[in-house]
Amino acid sequence: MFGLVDCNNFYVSCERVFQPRLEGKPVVVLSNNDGCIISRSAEAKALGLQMGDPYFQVKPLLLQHNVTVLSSNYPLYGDMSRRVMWYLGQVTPAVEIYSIDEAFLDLHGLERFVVSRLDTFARTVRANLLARTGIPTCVGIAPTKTLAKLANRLAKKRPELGGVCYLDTEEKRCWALEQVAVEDVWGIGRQYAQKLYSAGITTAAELAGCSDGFARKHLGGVVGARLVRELQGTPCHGLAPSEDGTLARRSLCCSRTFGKPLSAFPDIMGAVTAFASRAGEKLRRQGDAAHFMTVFLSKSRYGVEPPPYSCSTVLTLPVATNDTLELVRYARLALKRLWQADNRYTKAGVVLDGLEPAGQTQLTLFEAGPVSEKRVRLMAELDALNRRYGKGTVRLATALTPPGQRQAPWEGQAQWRTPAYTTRLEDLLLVG
DNA sequence: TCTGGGGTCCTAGGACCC
DNA sequence: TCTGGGGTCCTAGGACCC
Repeated sequence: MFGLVDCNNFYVSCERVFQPRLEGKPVVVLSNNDGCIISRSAEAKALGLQMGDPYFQVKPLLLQHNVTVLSSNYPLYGDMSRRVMWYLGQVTPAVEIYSIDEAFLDLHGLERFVVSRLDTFARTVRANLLARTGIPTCVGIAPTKTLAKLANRLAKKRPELGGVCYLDTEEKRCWALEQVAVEDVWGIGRQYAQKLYSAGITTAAELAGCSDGFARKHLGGVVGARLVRELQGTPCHGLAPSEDGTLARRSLCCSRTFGKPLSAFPDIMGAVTAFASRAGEKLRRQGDAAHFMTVFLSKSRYGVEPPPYSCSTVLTLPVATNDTLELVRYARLALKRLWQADNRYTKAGVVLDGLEPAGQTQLTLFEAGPVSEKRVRLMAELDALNRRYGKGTVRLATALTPPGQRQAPWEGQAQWRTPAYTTRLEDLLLVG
């Protein structure tokens, strides 16, 4: 059996832990740059606000209903997430951190050890998570990951289930499949849903009845075939346990939409420098080095200009590295290739892939090390300082805020940012 | 005026090899 | 007119996820 624990309206829930007066009220959290809605309280959902709604479009509705609007506060969410995942790691043998607010649990064989049934166990886990972290959750339990996702969805939608849905029999599996629309199945997005509707398939139950051939032909080959088998109750995906409670990634990306469109080369250079540095930090934190780097620039998709909206260039690094100075050097090289005058760029990013454990590269005889021992120590010092005194305390001069300005030209707005209650000493909540 | 920032996996097709 | 049959590696792009 697999369990799926999903935090309810995670970002809003994190904010409510530190502002209990928001409990029971409509609240939304906005994406970077205060662009779109990315988390909604139940009350906000009831007003018809959708995930991804642009703020400027729904502003009148938000004002009309006195909705609390917050900018996103990732240091807070990341820290709350770690607390949730840590607890799950304590009570189950294996946890796969699937996203910032979701985890799969391996419950195989657990029935023999927990005194009670798995759903009773799940209720205890929910209650303890709420007591320890303040975060409400729902749990789905089923023989496959896809069915656990589906069960979780029902646990969220049906209050009478008390936040836990356990599909332990054939009857329950069939019942659950009947309840869910095909577009709400994990792995069915907009394109596939449209195809399925035109083929007359509208529920998860009907999808589970599809032939292997149909799934292969219309739902992305082997991916679709596995999806259907999982709905039928045959596991096709195992658990990828997150050993040290962190997510080891195969690629990583640091990108941002600018606060306003930018054309000047130095402005964009400042952004790309900052992103490459940040990508280096992420890379070193997971102990990896990168073989390939992609740098991209994007223009607005919403204006009058025709596509392409984005251009990118890939560099193969001669030797895998995680050294910020090296990464920045290559990123600038790539940017020089890409940048063209008279464009209004709205976004840029640095992607690293071909990741391998750092220090694994064997240097051949006579080949000078690309990064000396000294540089490795320098990076370690840099990371230590930034950990201790706050992100961005020590950085490259090109990524600095221009003198006399509050922020770099590429940085955006975060008008309603709450304090980093749990990760900045100055922001600690004072009680009394 | 204002529209997020991350990720994953898979397939198709081209270049090249024997 | 007819025009091997495999492989491998790489990249671009599509589809999906939260």
